[in-house]
Amino acid sequence: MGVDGVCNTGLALALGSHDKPENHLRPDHQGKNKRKKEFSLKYDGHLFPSLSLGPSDETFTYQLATKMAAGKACGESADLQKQASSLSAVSSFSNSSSIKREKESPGEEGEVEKICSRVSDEDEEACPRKKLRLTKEQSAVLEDRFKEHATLDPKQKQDLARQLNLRPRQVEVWFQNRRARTKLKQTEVDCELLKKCCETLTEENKRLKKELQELKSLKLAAPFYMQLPAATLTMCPSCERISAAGDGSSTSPFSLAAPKPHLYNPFTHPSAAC
DNA sequence: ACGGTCAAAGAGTCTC
DNA sequence: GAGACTCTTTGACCGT
Repeated sequence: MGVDGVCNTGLALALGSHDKPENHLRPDHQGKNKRKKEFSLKYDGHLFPSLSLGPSDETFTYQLATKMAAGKACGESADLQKQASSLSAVSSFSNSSSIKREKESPGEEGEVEKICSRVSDEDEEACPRKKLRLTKEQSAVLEDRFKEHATLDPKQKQDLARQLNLRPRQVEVWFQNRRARTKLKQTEVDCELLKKCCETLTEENKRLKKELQELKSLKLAAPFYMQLPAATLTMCPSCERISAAGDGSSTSPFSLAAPKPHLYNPFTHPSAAC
């Protein structure tokens, strides 16, 4: 019966056992230091050797990626791609994250525009909430890193940001969102497994009820056994034979049972128990 | 037009 | 209190 497989899985879920790389996600309540240590152990600092594209200054070399993404929409991605290796193309994009959104004052697009121009004099595409699409290459590198570890320490964040021409904040956000997606996916998987487990248990319950019914009718139909105390008879739900403990020689479906209850656990005792 | 996806913002929480 | 995290929401973009 499929009970065991599913329910073993259920047990694994309950224990939170994960083998997949993305499940280097930290368990709740795990210490921050511990986390960082675990991560730094794996990181060798040389995964992305020679892409020094800019000053390590976190104050922000605005990313070509944004420009490229924006340019893509405007049909100018090719040129921007070429600029990707040149810092001269990197314009400032300071503190977009520190700019409060203007949702409190609906209908004030003018205000937003003001902020946009304040933020990026050189680049009107760099509006705070302008949608950015990461390039395939950027996503691939980020994915690779995420497979190694689901969290980044500040240095790794910096390095990765520099390598990808993104702001560290963007790298950070990408990892946050990626963790959320992973968690969501895992929740869906867990949900499916629980559903299956529930279905299996429902089936098992039905089957046991049916067996009980059959036992009752058997009791009525067989006067000989009626003379025995009810507790001495038991039926194995798997082979559907009435059996007695310690009477292994009997080939008859019916035999005397030990006075103790026949405990049957579908989870710990597979159907092959008989 | 609408729904899905995803980068990003903001609030709240946790750990040190 | 700082910093990193999760959770929730927002808004741009894209495919249908």
